[in-house]
Amino acid sequence: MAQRVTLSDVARAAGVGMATVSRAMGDHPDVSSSTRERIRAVAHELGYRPSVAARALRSGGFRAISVIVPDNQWGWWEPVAHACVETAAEAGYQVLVHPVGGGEGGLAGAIDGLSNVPTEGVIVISVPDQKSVREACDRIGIPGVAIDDSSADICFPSISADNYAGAREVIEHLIETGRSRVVFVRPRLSGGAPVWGDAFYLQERERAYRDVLAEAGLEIDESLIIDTAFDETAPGCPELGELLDRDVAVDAIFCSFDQLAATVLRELAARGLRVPEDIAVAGFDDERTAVLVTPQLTTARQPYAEMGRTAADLLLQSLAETAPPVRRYEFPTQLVVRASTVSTPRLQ
Amino acid sequence: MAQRVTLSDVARAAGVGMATVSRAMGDHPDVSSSTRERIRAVAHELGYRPSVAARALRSGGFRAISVIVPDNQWGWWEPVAHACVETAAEAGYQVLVHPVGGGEGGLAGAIDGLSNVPTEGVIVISVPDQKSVREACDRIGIPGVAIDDSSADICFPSISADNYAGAREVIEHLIETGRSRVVFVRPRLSGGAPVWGDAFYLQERERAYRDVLAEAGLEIDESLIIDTAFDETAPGCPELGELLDRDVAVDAIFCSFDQLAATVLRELAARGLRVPEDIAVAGFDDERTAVLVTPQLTTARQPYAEMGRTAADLLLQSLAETAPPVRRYEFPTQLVVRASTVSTPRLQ
DNA sequence: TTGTAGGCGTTATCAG
DNA sequence: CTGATAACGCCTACAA
Repeated sequence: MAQRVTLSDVARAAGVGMATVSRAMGDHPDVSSSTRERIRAVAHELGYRPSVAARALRSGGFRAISVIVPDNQWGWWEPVAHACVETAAEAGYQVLVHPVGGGEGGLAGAIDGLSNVPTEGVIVISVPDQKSVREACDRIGIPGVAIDDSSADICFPSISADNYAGAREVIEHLIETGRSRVVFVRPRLSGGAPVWGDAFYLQERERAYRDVLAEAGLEIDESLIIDTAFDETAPGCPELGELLDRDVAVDAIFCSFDQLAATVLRELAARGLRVPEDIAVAGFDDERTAVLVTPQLTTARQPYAEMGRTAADLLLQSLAETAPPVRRYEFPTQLVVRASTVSTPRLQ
Repeated sequence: MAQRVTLSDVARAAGVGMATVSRAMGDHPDVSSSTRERIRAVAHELGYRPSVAARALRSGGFRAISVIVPDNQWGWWEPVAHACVETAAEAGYQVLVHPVGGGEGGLAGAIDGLSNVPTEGVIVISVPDQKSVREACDRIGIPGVAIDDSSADICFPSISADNYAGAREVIEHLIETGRSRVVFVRPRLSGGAPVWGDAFYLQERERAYRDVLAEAGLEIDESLIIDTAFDETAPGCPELGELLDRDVAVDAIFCSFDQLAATVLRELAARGLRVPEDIAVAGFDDERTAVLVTPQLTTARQPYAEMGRTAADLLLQSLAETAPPVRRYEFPTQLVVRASTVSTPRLQ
């Protein structure tokens, strides 16, 4: 670019002082509308554009917050980010979204990188280890909020769905529609990521599974709890296959999250088992998978938009010097009944 | 927060001048390592953190670029954004991702909003109208690059897949595997969005359809070109249903993009038609839909990562004052053969 | 090797 | 209503 056009350039050209130009450009009351118009015309003519940096330096802040999203998973977080953007915009804040993969220092490394970014706070989504992220935030001195149901121990105000209640609803639905021998499918820890297997949401959903079955007077058969690779593109689910080979009485499958259902359904189809006539299948999240698979999936819908809105609200609150308490903020899910559990979906 | 700790605070506390502190914090050669260590210790002690704003003001730039992504569609653009992040990082740039919906001024409005954001350039993805976006970029004075195969007329260096060649490959594959009566499914323009129907990529894919059929000596039957609502959650595809009711000879369906295949496959399943035995189905994009539907979809894979990398490269080039020419940069797609067209997928 | 001083472009505070 | 002037926090000649 040529040369930056500054306030004083405009001032000189318009034959007024810098202060007047500044007032004219911002909508200050203390300028006569005639001079304001004249100055604006000159500014436009010269192609004047205010310097974000100078303004931020002077007024101490960029009015921007960051959202760090996992870039290794499908975009379930998009509605979350969208809600953050909306909410922040209402408060005059910009939102910067940073997709961060597993590599190079992970989340904590990414946060350290934020020290070079004009941002005043951060919302982290899906955190494997809140402690290190918390330390990174403290290091660069910005407040944080988490949208995260993976961490059992939390160091941030943490927003999540009510996994226990939501899973209860799904499993109760299975029982109510006459199922009694329910498989629970968990993701298998891949390689060196033991953290994942301890994910809080998995624990909660499993707890719901055990509780509901017990309350229904059903015995908990540990052989019905299986672990499978997390790869929605796989042609089938061998662990489920083995189970079905030796246990024909299975009449329902609860996948700990929707994405596991893709391979489960393929395995059932390959064996000529009809869903839901022979076996009902349900998931959790109401993620895109749920509507794309055949048949479409009964599941618990997470209120992503509301969760995003709350995250932004809490963070903005932190910036306004009233740090919200570090606790879990849980949101109820909604049971969505589709063709994978009942032949004629009845809505409730 | 209390009070900002500045360079001069550190200088005073360490009993040196500001310049020395500045040099010690950056890795300047002209400081004795002993003072450097001492100063760093003091700085750490005081919790000193450099001001992004002041630094940017002083050195004229934030070293950040923006990527504007559509937030009303599923995240097919994620690999694109990821590649942009990687590429930018290599050049020492941060990437800010801005999800933008259709509302409030649309893309052009979003770009205007960037004038308050510390960013030096912008990559726009999936642009309905390049002209207005171009004007917005000029207005706020930043260079842009588009990843976009919707606009027939371009005002940015525009990156896209080679839609014509890619679609040719898919349709040729259908012909080669013995199909001859091929339906072409297009999205119906919804409400007041005529721009969409003229999308360049649709024209190109349709042109390929017509050319390949003609070259194969097949007559083009206009009744085989149908428009359907674009809603992947719909239970079926009525337009296809009507066609099948009156034309039983159909033996293949080419969906102008993968997402249309979801309802198409449901329609076929509901009618008891087997895929691929009775009818083959193929799409375009190799988007997530392709692996989630049953059966999995033969399609043309767009090289999203490479496209993102190129976009970032071109933009960084613009920033380095060598504006790349405004033309279309096309990337070849790759035919991915799956179970929706051949019973035993043969890879090629 | 270290310190001093000036300026990056704004906005806010004063006088006029 | 308008104009001069002083910060905001950092970097970098230039001088010591």
